[in-house]
Amino acid sequence: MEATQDTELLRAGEVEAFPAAGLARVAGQPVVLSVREFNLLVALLRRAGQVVSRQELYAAVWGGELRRDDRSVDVYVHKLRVKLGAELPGRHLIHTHFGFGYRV
Amino acid sequence: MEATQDTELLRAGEVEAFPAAGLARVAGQPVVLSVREFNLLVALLRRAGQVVSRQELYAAVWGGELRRDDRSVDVYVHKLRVKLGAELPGRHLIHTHFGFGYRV
DNA sequence: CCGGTCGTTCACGCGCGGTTCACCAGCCGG
DNA sequence: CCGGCTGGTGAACCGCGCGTGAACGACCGG
Repeated sequence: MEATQDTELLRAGEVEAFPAAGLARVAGQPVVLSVREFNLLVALLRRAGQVVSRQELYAAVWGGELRRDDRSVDVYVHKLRVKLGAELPGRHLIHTHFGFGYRV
Repeated sequence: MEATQDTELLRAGEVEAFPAAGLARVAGQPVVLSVREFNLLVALLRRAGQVVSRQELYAAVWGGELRRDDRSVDVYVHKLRVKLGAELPGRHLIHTHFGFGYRV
């Protein structure tokens, strides 16, 4: 059976993700992401256009409370920027809101 | 997906398969595959561009549930890569999505 | 019987991903 | 201008997912 109904598509500009399929594409090209990277991208895309705090991102991807000195979110935002940016050089795909969080 | 006619042609890039005829070709050249190998290729091609989990591949080719320590899918993906790659050296025909599955 | 193919499983180890640390750059208030 | 805080980035470390070769038995045609 071909699943056409539950294939939710998240999109922000040239970035899109299919949560059910575990697949992300940038400018139409499939991008290979790890589990953490993919879930983080989904969490950001689910709130496209809004600023999402590190606490919220951590809760959505890792689960639980973000420890005060935990840099996991920053590290994975960086990894995402590298992988997504490879397809669209020179474009800011994930924006930093100093003191608040990130936004796609 | 409903019933497929027996003239069905599956294609992804330079890889194509005729499920009814049990025939596969890479870059126009016929490739000799065993039954398991062929069915696995068909299962992958039926969802070309998507990430297919090991569980789904196992259910489609072997039938039933994939045991937690069963490496059958991995082994046959490797065999497929060897046979298909012989015609197109240096090309990645089957992509690994770490922690998710495979994609053609 | 015997040799070859196919499917399954095992064993080894490489490389990837996840976590954390360390250092630097940039922003901000005093 | 300066010092503290926030974020960027590279890298070390380690566990495990995965790639890979091979052994083994079942099956089959000769």
